[in-house]
Amino acid sequence: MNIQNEHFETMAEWFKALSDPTRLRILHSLLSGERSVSDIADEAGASASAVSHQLAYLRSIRLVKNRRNGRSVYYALDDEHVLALFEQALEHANHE
Amino acid sequence: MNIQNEHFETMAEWFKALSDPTRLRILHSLLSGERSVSDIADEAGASASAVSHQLAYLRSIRLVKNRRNGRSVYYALDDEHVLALFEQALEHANHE
DNA sequence: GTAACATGTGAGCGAATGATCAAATGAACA
DNA sequence: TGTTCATTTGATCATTCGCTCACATGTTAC
Repeated sequence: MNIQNEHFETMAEWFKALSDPTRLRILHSLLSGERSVSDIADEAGASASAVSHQLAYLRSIRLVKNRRNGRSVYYALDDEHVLALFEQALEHANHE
Repeated sequence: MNIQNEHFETMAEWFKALSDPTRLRILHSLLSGERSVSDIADEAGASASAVSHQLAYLRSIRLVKNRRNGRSVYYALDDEHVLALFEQALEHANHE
């Protein structure tokens, strides 16, 4: 497989991460800074378990990072590329 | 559902369209202009049937348009928003 | 210690996905 | 008309997805 095709695999992975409304809500809630799982769940309107699963996935592909503080675990965005794609899409959605 | 949440649904649909390597290859082959189904299939390295199915999907969400000319059907890009996202991701993939 | 709270994990379920195959349709040409 | 080429369509199949539920783990407070 040539370089270009590898790029398409990578790009597909980026876009897949952004292809679900719940994940978009999760990422949106992280736009303004790090948040605990329960805060994200509240803001995204999803169960803590569902959010935890999605965060594990987002972390596995390094879109977010986390740190524990006491009982809570705080998540934050960790990928400039995908963040840029997210913001551009948000921009487009707001102006269409 | 409020406006923002509708936006997330829309954005998820855009990103979903871009979340598969075959579809990315198809869209890439359309970057330089319209192409017939068989040309797209050759360029994307997928079967004509697989490509036809994907094109039907891309057309259903208005990312591409088509016109028939004789035996062939020519497809072309038809969505500036998604095109911009695709190109930005390609840019990022090339420079990462 | 134990109780309470926050998060993670794994099984399981129904739905969606992406491909293939065979058959149908459309158009050109002998 | 009948054949061939190009594309579409529908059925089917294995896989992936996103969620819930029950339970495990980690941390704090009593």
